[in-house]
Amino acid sequence: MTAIDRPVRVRIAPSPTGDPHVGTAYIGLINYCFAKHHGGKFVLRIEDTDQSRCTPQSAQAIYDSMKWLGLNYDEGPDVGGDCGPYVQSERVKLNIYRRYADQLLAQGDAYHCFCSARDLESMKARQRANNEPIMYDRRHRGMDPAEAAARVAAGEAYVIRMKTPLDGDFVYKDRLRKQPTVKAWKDIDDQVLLKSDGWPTYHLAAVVDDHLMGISHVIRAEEWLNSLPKHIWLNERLGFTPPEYVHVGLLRNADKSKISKRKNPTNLLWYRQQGYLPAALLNFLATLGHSHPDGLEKFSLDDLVRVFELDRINVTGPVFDMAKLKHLQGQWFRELPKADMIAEIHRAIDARVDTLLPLLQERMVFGGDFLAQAEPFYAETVTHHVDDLIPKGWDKDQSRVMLDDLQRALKQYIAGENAVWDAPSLEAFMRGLITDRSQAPATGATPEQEAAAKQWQPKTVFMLLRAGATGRRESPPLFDTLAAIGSARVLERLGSAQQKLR
RNA sequence: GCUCCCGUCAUCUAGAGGCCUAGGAUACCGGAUUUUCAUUCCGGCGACACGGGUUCGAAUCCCGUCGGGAGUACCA
Repeated sequence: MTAIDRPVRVRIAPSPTGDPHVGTAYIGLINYCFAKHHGGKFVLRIEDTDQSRCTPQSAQAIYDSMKWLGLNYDEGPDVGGDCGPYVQSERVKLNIYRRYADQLLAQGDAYHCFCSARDLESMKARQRANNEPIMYDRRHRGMDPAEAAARVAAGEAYVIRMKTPLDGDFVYKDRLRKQPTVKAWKDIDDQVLLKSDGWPTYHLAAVVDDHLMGISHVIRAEEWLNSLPKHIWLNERLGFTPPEYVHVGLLRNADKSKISKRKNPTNLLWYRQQGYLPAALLNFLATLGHSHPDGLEKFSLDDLVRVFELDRINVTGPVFDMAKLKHLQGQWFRELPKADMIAEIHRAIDARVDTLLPLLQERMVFGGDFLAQAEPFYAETVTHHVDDLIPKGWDKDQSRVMLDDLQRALKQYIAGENAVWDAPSLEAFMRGLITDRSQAPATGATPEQEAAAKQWQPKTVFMLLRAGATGRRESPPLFDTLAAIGSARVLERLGSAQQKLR
């Protein structure tokens, strides 16, 4: 069932949609280590068979981030190799997949399906209503091939589906799992192999390419486990020796759901831009799935390669814990050779200069002023001085009440439909708020209400906002400043300013 | 709904029937060092999901329950 004596060749096959993903790095790391440990090859293949979602820029970002991490692939789109092209859209043009679809058709292992999107939609709706499994009902499976050919010839739109067995069980032992995976064939969908645009789906393309590229082991995320029967079956019907398939756990959010950008930074470019060191990120990712046999927590990529064992990989999806990443990052950073550390510092400053210099330059006298003046814009926290937070003639309580009110108002603003956190919008909002708050009720206002309304003077409110958001009395124009600091941080700082007045 | 996978401290994990009174790391809490902070060092808190088996003996094997996750696309 598995190919044991083949040279080790593994791959990662990301889809170039959106930003390069930390999950790709995770799976890439495991594949890289496995390949290198066994003296094999690590291949990068781009799976861009979804013409509507894939972009060349995204593919480029994948190459860049893999290289940044040092997960250097031996073969790939931009480095070449004997099994190219390594981009599936280019292989589509070579008619590679069509050929195999035709073979399956000729063998009676695939068939034409003429269902429209609407047909499938109503079918699903019915199944849902009846609490039935949601899958293609195989309505065209029994169609006479001659009739199908005629409809195709007449120009009717079609897809090609796989004709999987209807009875018996599929059994496969994943080396990382205790029990073999058993699935009844009747529960397995007649998956589309060739779409109506003539392009292959993942299932066909991946199986064909893994074979053509001599892939010995497919180490991939758990989300693929459900389609494993289809992939093994395709290999067999196509006459291939299947690679060994191994499924590893999915990276998780703190709530255990599959990692997502709403709940975690998933963009590799972000880590790079934040100053995370490849060694630290890789080290962290490694501890998530593969423990070091000597109990080490900090180790390099080369060390990992040396001790890597596929059977040590964990199948339970690990929670992505930023705190631990940060700890490792600190360890690696502090050990940097001086020159490298300086380079990192320069990089961090340069990144600020571009965005902040326009704001600060008017107030600068020396180059060094930049450092001090830029500080409130990126500091984790600022220290407030009580005096700065109490306008002349006010008392602590009055200040605190207003800070509270300002936070509330801003929170509400952010939650608004079309809220934009930029200088003009903020200014408009704040001026509106002041106008509004400075009106005491027209009739029957209590003296307290009148006094409170009187406090809403632009000059005073703006100063309080400035001091609250920056911890200082001087800053670039207030609304530019607030915009540059960002909503979350502004709110957080106003909160701590308020605390200071207790 | 249906199918499949998984289940050791809050989190990442060690653990392959007796070395387990369950070890390490992060986080958290304390202490020492440091003018402060950070680093470093020391200490503390803290888990085998539950119930049945199998066995002289179970975190480790089996079954059930519960819990979590994934898949269910002409996306990958």
